[in-house]
Amino acid sequence: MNKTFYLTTAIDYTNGPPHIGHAYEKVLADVIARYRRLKGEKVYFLTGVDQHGQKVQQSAEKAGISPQQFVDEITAKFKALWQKLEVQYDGWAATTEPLHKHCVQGMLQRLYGEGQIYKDKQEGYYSIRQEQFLTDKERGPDGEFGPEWGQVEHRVEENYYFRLSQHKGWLLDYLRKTPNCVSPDFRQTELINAVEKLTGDLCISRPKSRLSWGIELPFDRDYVNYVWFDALTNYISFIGYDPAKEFAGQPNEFKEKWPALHIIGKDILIPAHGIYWPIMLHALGFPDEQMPRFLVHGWWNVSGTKMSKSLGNVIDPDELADKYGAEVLRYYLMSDIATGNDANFIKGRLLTRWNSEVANAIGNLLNRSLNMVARYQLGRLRLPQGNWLHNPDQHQVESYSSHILREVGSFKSHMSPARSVPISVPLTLGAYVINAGIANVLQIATQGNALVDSTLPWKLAKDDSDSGATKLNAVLYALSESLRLIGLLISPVLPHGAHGIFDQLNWKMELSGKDERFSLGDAEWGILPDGHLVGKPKPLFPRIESVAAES
RNA sequence: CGCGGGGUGGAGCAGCCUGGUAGCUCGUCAGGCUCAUAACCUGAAGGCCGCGGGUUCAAAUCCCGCCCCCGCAACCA
Repeated sequence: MNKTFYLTTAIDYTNGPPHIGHAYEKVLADVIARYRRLKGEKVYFLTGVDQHGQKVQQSAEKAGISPQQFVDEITAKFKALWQKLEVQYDGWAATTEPLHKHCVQGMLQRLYGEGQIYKDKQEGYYSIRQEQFLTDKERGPDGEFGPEWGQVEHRVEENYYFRLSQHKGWLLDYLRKTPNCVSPDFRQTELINAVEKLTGDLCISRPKSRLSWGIELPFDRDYVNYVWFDALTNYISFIGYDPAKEFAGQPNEFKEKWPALHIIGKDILIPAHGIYWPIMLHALGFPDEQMPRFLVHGWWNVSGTKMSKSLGNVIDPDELADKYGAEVLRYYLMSDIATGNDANFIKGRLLTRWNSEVANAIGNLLNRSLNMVARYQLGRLRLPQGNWLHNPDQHQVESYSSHILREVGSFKSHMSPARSVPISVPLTLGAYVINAGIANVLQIATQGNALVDSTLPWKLAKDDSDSGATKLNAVLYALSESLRLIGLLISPVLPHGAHGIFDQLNWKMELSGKDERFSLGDAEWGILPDGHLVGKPKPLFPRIESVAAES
């Protein structure tokens, strides 16, 4: 069976419009997905929305519309943004889909039948405002529940519970023997610490009197499922998981994709993805080597503090994309953060990085190079004769092309799982340091620009001798090849821009606009043929001259 | 003794796991070039890599201690 690289993002809660954090995660996943496609792998990228729950129900009531109508409207905003940001997903997981509901119910029914889910009575203090039972942890220093909980009443309620604690030992063993399960490493440490402290089972239901906007428990119609079995299950329900069958008997559609690489934010690793999800899968009979992996990303802060609605410092990606362009935003989100760490969102840097790196370094190199090819060689490239650029005595200590190819190699190692992974680990997971990969691409542009300065093509063009022409050919060819490689390597981040570079190079025009145009197999030196006619230069990445470059 | 992250030239960050010339983008200063998107190239200034110990021939990197900042309730990735 031809294995597919399967990756997912968290599904976003449709209680409000998307912000920069949502956008970051989706673009990150999209860039990884595009890179894998570039490598020629089959890829299945699933993203979507989490549409059920208390808050949606309340917001819909407040708006005076049905929950379905409410989530449909918010969902449309998410989809429109992903389209705008060129997030190219293969599957869309919306949790109100019948297919998903059936899968969730099938899982619940099965686990209930196997005794993994049981009914129990809960008695205690309950916050009406927060819709949850309170424990002694929530009590203030005075022993009372603070005003943030609103009205608190004593209540007795029956609910269904999933036997989480029964699998604690297994999860600990599994995590300890499987390093690289969670990236970055310190997140795995954090997860193991959390599992060690795990106590109690997981409440998975709400009586319908409290919450109606959810998936009914198949074995008790008076209850709906509460969040976990609904939201997490999307990762398998939307790729064809059949809860009635054992793992080994799953349909091919499912088996060719699973296990997944889950790309999630640092806030939802513990407990949801790191604890509940593996235990759910384990309880369903998923073998250890079929457990998913996690790439945990950090958060964008705003001027050093957490972004929050209450502080009113939420960054709107839709607005930024409209104002500066989708690829400007993509470039910033990928280049100004180290995967796994937090970063500061600074609008001025978004503009500065784009201008200096994309417009000045890459765009200008394209423009000046093609202009020289047009001016000095009527737009036609000549395969270099001799080895002028490769001759250490005449020019550089090492040949230009090997410098460039070294950057290409470095790029690949940054974009792919790079760190040493034990053989026992079935699915390799690396660092995905996109920012470092981008820096490699930029290095190619920098070296191209430096080559122009050190070889002075405008002087070579005035040199009538054979050696002058030979040198000029070599330089212009080297620049064109550099640009072809830049276009290729930057295509996961700037798909549209990459097409622009190829278009101007007049390269693979029959594939213009199509993904197949880019293949990592072409990341070699000397692919452009002798006599190749390049296109006319036209500024491709204009600088953003903005007076509004503040904040 | 709660868990975890961070403290690197003016700003924002890499590097740390796998010790060995302190790197990137911006900013500043001085040159150069004119093919180019007032873009490009070269050079310079500016760092006790939070503090104190230790290991080592060698520590930003490993170990110990300390100080400071930020997350771990909610909106929320």
